[in-house]
Amino acid sequence: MTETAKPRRAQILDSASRLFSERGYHATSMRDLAGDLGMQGGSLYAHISGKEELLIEIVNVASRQFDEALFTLRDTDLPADEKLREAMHRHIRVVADNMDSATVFFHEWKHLSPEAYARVTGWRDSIDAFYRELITRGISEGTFRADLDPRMTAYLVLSAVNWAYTWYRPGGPLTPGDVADSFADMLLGGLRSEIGSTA
Amino acid sequence: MTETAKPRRAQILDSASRLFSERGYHATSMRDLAGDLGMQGGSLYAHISGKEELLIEIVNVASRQFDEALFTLRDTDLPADEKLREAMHRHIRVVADNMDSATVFFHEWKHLSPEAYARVTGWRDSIDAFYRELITRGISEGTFRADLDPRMTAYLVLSAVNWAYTWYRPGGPLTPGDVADSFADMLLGGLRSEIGSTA
DNA sequence: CACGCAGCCTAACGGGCGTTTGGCATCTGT
DNA sequence: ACAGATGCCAAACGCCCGTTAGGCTGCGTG
Repeated sequence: MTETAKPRRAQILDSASRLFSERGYHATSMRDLAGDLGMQGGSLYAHISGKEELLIEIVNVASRQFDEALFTLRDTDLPADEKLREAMHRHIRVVADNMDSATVFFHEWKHLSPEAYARVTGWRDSIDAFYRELITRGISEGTFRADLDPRMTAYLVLSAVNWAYTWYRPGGPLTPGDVADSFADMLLGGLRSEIGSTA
Repeated sequence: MTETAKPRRAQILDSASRLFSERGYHATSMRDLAGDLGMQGGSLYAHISGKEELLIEIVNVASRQFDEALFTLRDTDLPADEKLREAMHRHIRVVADNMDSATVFFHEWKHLSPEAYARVTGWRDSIDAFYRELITRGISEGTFRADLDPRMTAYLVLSAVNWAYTWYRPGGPLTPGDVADSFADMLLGGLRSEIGSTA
């Protein structure tokens, strides 16, 4: 009963993340998963209690990664634009460093049992609130335009950093930092050239 | 064998769109779908040939909507910033007017058979190319900043308009046009106030 | 050497899946 | 009134699902 973290369990979670992200949770059978690890379906149950435990754990780990990345930024004293840039850096890094579990997180959370489901929606809300507060503070600081709607602005920023899970490929020419800087530059400075600035 | 479009078939596709978007394709059984329409599982097969036909048709209809909305814009003579705004208007309207099938489109296309899968990735590429070309032209026109990377800019715009399927709620206070204008304003003009403009 | 215990196997369980079949009503046109 | 098509039901098909049970193997420790 000594539940010291065992490597085999971690292997199972890694395979599950990959398969769930590629095929989806319901389209991946326990036998598929076992086969990916070179074992028989039933053998998995020596290490885990069931299929949903895998999904819950993958989603929880992803949630925790986002939490740790963003909420240590909350009470730092950076100007709002720099803080936003840093938040995007961290956010995209979490996505990029955990492509599989991030994909599972974004796609499969609807299939969780009610308690785990509620935890995820709560997390989602708190991330929304983090960005909204950052933007609201930036407006009152005068760093951001006064006519911004914090909610819409937060949606725009979240779109940029979250959608990356659909197209980013680790090992390609772009580092997560490149992506974050590029997005932050465009968002903060706008797409238009200096000529003809009025909307 | 006269395959005039019958209303019952459309009802089945509507129900399937809703259920697939809420629960996912693999988590929705044919008996679930039939129950939603007040019939027995086997009765569906008088109207359709199988489950995958439903998915293919939902995805095809969604693809066609995006195609028609965007490619009629291709050869118009608007300045790049206005064209981008109009494209975002149309793109978000398609998402907002077809929340269910758009959700299925974004989530379940991986589960298609190889031919349908290839068609979707082809569509994806052509939408990417549409936005990249729009931006490239805007740069050479001088409307957009010269230091933009068209690929990254296209990703940013696509993030904004596509991610809307996760949070937009038809019938709420925001019309699709409100969302598109808000996003276009922020993207084109940037988030920063006039004070302190250099990055 | 004997022991115990991981770690995996094979086999099976009940149940739900997508799909097929055959039959029974109800309506339409002649 | 009759023929045929239409739309649905009830039942069954073979298959695969998640999960459980019991037994075999091989290693580390006394």
